[in-house]
Amino acid sequence: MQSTQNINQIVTHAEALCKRHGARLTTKRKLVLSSLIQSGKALSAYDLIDLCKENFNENIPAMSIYRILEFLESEKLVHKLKLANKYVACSHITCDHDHGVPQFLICDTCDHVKEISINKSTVYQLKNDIEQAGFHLINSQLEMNCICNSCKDKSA
Amino acid sequence: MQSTQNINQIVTHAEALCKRHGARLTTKRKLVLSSLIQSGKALSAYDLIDLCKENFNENIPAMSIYRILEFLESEKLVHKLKLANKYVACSHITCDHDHGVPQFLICDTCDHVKEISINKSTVYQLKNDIEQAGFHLINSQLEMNCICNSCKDKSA
DNA sequence: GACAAAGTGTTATGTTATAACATAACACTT
DNA sequence: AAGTGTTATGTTATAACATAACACTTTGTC
Repeated sequence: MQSTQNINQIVTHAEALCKRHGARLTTKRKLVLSSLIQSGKALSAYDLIDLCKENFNENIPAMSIYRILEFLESEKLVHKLKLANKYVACSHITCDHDHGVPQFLICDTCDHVKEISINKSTVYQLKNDIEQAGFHLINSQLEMNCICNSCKDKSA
Repeated sequence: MQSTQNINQIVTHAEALCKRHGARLTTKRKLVLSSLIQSGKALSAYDLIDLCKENFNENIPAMSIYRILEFLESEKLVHKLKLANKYVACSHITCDHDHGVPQFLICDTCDHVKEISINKSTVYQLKNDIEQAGFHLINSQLEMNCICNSCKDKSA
């Protein structure tokens, strides 16, 4: 969860990043991005429809949500988690430097997502094993099903 | 691709494995497993409906396919690839020893799947990083989007 | 045969995602 | 201000993946 003020700051920053590429962070796109940041977790496209309605009283059709998510992904503001069929705000929007390929830990219980960086040597080793098997890694974004400490404690 | 003879051998072996657990590899279950083995790649539940119709002229409804896949998974004869929403026959059905958690390389182009084993130390290191982030790995089955050499050569 | 358990059939519905086509909003030129 | 091209959004339909709920059938056991 983020304070409204923090969210606005992040969104403003995101808008500036878009402008650099000649891309526009329109009102609807901002609503989707804000909702995603505010939730602090991974949401499905349909969760976002509901949330935009709830937070801003805006009815955004599924098709638009998907297009907006696609845009936000292309601007690296959002990541798609294929394992969960959900979307999550990039946790580094306000850092100005370029980031490596992200790795995600997804809590199966509460959908919270942690974006981590894995040791480069580990990734290198992984790639090596894969080459030996006659394949090439297209996308070294790894997604892993986990349980977070907080959910683990609750269930104990 | 496998020869019919090989497939029959594997299926017979699978049947014996099931019997050990008091589980039954019924006719329909055999058809699904055979189709999956024969294809040599990852197939969706709906692909399997079509294939069972084509190969055996059997109409198996979607619901049954899902139940059968669930059964085959529980018997470790089939793995579910969450990244692709597809299913693949275990490549070690005829080995009698227990296998570690499998890792999968999925060719994005042709859906061929290679089941590999990753260095234990790499997995250990990965788990370590994850613990430090306050998460616990539930399932260390990693799935990675790749392109296989054969498809890579074709596109070059 | 009677019974319980396991397996399968059937129908309906839920969830995620994309295709295809129409319209609106904006930016740029003349 | 009018015209034009481009990008964004709206709308409808449908594809693709998955599960719920309930009925019926088969199989193994007594």
